[in-house]
Amino acid sequence: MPAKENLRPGGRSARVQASVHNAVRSLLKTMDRADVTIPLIAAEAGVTPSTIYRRWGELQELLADVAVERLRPDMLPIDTGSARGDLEVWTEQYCEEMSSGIGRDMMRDVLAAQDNANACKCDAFTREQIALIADRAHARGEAFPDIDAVMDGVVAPIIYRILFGDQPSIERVRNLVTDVLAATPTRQPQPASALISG
Amino acid sequence: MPAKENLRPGGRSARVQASVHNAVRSLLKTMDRADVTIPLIAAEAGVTPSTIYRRWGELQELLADVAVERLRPDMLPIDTGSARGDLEVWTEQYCEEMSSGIGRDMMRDVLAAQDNANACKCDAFTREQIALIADRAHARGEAFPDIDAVMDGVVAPIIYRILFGDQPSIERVRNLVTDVLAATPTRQPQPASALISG
DNA sequence: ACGCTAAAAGCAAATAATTTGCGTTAATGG
DNA sequence: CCATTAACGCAAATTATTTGCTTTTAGCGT
Repeated sequence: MPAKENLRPGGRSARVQASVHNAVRSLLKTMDRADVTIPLIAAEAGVTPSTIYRRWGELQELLADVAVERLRPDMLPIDTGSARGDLEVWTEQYCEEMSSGIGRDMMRDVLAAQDNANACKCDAFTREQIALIADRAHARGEAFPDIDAVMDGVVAPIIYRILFGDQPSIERVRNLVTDVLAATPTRQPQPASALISG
Repeated sequence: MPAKENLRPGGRSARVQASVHNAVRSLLKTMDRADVTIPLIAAEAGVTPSTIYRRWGELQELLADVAVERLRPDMLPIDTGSARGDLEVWTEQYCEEMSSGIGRDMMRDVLAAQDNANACKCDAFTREQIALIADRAHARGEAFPDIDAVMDGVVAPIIYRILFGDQPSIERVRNLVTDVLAATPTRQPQPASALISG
């Protein structure tokens, strides 16, 4: 039932895995995901279906496996010169990617799988990107919230809305960033006076 | 492909639906969800498999349909006498339910379905419960955050962690509640005059 | 480099799930 | 109460999945 990188990452196995992944990506471009079946993928990949069944168990696991690769960030967060700018730009891009049809589908695939290792990987990817922004901020001497604070304050609300309702507006996303940054510099309870003038 | 309450809610249809739902719940108690199949459910429910295929399309949709019913709140939020107490108690209970094995499975089922109507329903359930707490708070003259603020600040972080990593600790959950309540007074929703003129 | 061992792939037969056409039952509306 | 037709049941046809066995080949020791 497990997914992939367990044993024998050598030549043929790797080739088969790559071929199957490519087949999935290729098929998902052309057709509705409801019509993608394992025999179809096997034919496209030039392998026998039982290979896929034995390696991934179910279509869901294979889709999750492919999806997590596509969700892996392929570039560094853009450096805008300030922590606020970096986080704003990154957040907007992240939100756009995740709320697009493709992003939603991939997230569904990752969450639908029995094995939640892939979901954990996605979380790790996001944390890494934020950590990079945080490192840059600290190198500049700027304050920056804990990764967890950004996850709770920015990432979680965005993902929740995408999964359970509709797409978060760009305004709301900006507010999330503003709020989490506002809570940063003094990491202590805010005095009432500051709250009232807010 | 849609799920259920579309047409003909009359006698037999309702009976079949109830029977199938019961069969699913019953089977999920005894066996691993990976082993639950539509023919099995059909046998347990005393209906023919094609009925299930035509009505729900895939196992995933049926499971989502059953799951959303089980996620429907079955009681009012406990009244502790204060807004903070109400929200704390409700949040802890919610978190416990959702991070339990059953809660996770049901959430997965709801999110895995193609049709996201069920996911929206879950969101609506949660909002209703929070709205009840908010109403009580306002009736007592207490301030209470916007529903959206609670969703973003409390519910979303809990759900995100459950879905993408491990279970949030009770301490973190308490902090989430504390933070969202601390941020409240700025957005005081209703002056007393508004209530009177209603 | 060469051979050994076993993991991973292929093949094909057996089993199980899904789809589909058609006749039957029974809700709904007049 | 009758007409209409959505929803169900049944069974045959199709398609997907599992499984036993054989073949290929990666990983490892010599």
